[in-house]
Amino acid sequence: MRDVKRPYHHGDLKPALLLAAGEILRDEGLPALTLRAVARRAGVSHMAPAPHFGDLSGLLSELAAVGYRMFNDALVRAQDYPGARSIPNATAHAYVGFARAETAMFLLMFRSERLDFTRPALAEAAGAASRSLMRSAGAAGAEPRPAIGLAALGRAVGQWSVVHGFAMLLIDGRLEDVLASPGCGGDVAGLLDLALAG
Amino acid sequence: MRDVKRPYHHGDLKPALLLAAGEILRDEGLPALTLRAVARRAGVSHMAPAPHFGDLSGLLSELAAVGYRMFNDALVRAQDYPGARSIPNATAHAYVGFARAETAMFLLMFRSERLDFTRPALAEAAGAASRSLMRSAGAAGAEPRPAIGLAALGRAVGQWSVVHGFAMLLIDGRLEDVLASPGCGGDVAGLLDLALAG
DNA sequence: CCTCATTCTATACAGTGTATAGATTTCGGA
DNA sequence: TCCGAAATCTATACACTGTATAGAATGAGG
Repeated sequence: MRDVKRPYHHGDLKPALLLAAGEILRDEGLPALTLRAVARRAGVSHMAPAPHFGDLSGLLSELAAVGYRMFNDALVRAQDYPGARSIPNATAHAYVGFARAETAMFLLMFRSERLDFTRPALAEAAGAASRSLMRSAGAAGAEPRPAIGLAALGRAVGQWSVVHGFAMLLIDGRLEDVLASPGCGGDVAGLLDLALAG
Repeated sequence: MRDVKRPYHHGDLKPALLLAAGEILRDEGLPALTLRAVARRAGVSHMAPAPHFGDLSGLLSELAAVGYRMFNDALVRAQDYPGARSIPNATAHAYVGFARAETAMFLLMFRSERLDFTRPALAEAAGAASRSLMRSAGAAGAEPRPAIGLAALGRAVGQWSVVHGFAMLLIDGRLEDVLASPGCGGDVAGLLDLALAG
């Protein structure tokens, strides 16, 4: 922990930058997540991230990979929870819960125009989350094996679609009128159950 | 059609700017839709849009309002089409069809961070589309009247969620693995039917 | 005809991503 | 141990963005 005079080389800059980026994302939102802001927060020059991440897409993609790992953890934790009513229902609530708790990260993961899914870290993390989702809907293999059955595949895509759409509409405030209606009383989880049942 | 020397005052600049913005959006995508690019395309100085739209949010919001009107037209046209199997199914296909045909506009309408839904034009156009969707799911009133019935409301939200999520996942290329699987054969409409049935 | 609000231009400024050159440090091989 | 090469970080520069401001040109009303 040298403090008095920081050395020319940071020594641990890559994780430090990811940490700073995560803080900015959480505190100030996705639009504030700029390369220069991250470098500023980490206390380095604004071109210091380049050797580690390349360009902005690189930094955002690696941060999104971190998010996908957290996301996947939340999904499998919900699926393994013994008291869950049903696997798909528990997964759905975990999905929407993550979107509500980590909104900015969720937006980075699913709405950022500048993610590079060819990056191995991001491709693998996003693939793992996708597989967890498919598994929750009963499409056991997750990988598009030759013989999954079209019905199971449709069920999986339908499950993913309804949960993803619900999360997006919720984040964008487009369900506020519905949530404010009497009989609903702002109960997001209840509305999600209704939507899943419908 | 004066051509030789354009007058100092354009005379019809506001619709001309909206037209130019729509062309840029369609040809170059949402990230290219900047205030300066629109002004350039319309052949005016980059501050000329200010008196008509205020700032960037104003221009984007009014263009999004145009998009929501087109979107609503497509929805009601699908609902009124006599040969439709079922109203919700027809609406769903129109929804996804619009997202595929007008992808950039769809992203502006549902994914832009800089829309101002307090603008009357945008609020009204988006509200009309929302009402059409609710109507298609059988929640007749559309407005959150006191007594719609929670089941119908859940059905409407579920329908909207699944279709919106499907469109978003499709646009983001996250269904490509599934679409490439044998038995699916890249048939988007078929996959949507499967997802709706699931 | 005069005044005044509106429309449009010109300029300026802070912010962004990124390319490039150069300084500093680390590291591997002789 | 020492030296050259590679990696890391800084400094500078450039094009681009949105937006604030001042001023010129035009149109409308009295």
